[in-house]
Amino acid sequence: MSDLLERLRGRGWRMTAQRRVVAEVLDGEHVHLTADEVFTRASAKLPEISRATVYNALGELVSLGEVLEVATDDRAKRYDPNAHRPHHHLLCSRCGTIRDVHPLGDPLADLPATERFGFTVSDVEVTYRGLCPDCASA
Amino acid sequence: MSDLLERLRGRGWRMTAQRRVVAEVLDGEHVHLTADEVFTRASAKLPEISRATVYNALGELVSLGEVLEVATDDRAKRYDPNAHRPHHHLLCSRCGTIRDVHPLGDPLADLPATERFGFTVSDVEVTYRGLCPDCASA
DNA sequence: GTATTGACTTGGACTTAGTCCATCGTAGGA
DNA sequence: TCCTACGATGGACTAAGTCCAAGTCAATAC
Repeated sequence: MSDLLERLRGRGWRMTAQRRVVAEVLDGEHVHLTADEVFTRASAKLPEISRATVYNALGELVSLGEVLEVATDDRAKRYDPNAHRPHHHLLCSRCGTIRDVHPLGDPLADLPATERFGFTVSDVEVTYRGLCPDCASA
Repeated sequence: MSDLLERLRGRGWRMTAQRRVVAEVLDGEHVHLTADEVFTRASAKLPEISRATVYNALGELVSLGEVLEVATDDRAKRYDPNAHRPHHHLLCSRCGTIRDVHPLGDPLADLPATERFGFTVSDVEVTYRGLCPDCASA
């Protein structure tokens, strides 16, 4: 049994069969799925599940901070289940593959007060872009 | 007359009335417009312009490297005309405002070879997230 | 164990952002 | 000025996501 399901139950998230399969799909994968891919995998485990329910569940997991929403250049957002460990992303500009990476240093510290324009800055998102080994050799 | 139009002409970009207004709209603005906003502003100058033409022109400006495409959490991509000076973005998570910022240091240097997984890394995109002064005080 | 109830799910219609394509128009070279 | 290949048009189409009214069910109370 996964940490994620435990945590969600502990936080009072009403557990249903649908929510369970969505959480399981994300928990089992270390890649970054689109909503549609989550739906496909969830359907395999629970054929009656509806697309709207998957979107609802993903939205809630994001609000709860258990899953991160990643906007790429593709049209579809991707969902990153690794929200509990801060990390950044390495994105292949050809095939769209995403990998988690852990750079040195804290980019938040690199933004001096004079460059904050009065914003209350709470978070940074860093995306490295390039070609993955497969696409670079092709 | 703008630098941008000169540069485009110099690069052999066939100039039409439509392409001119799209370039002018981007050149005149220091904010980051969506394709739809570009279309609205372009229509004000040239009412017959078509949506498809705006998308075509934006796509070409991006391929030419004259304009940057920025994926935010909103559904619509935004277009950043400030492509010639490297910079990052400061995004208000409530109202969606984007500002250009210039942090210290080079985030590319912060990604050690062991964290590159064989990728040929060519670019980094950094987005700071927080609340702008207006939204923070509201 | 059963009843209750408000939260969750459903699926289909709808919206938004963007793409495609056949046809027409025109910028720029000869 | 004429040609022609490249660009523009607009309407149909697709992809991704949202909304909603009606039905279902998990968790609490009894």
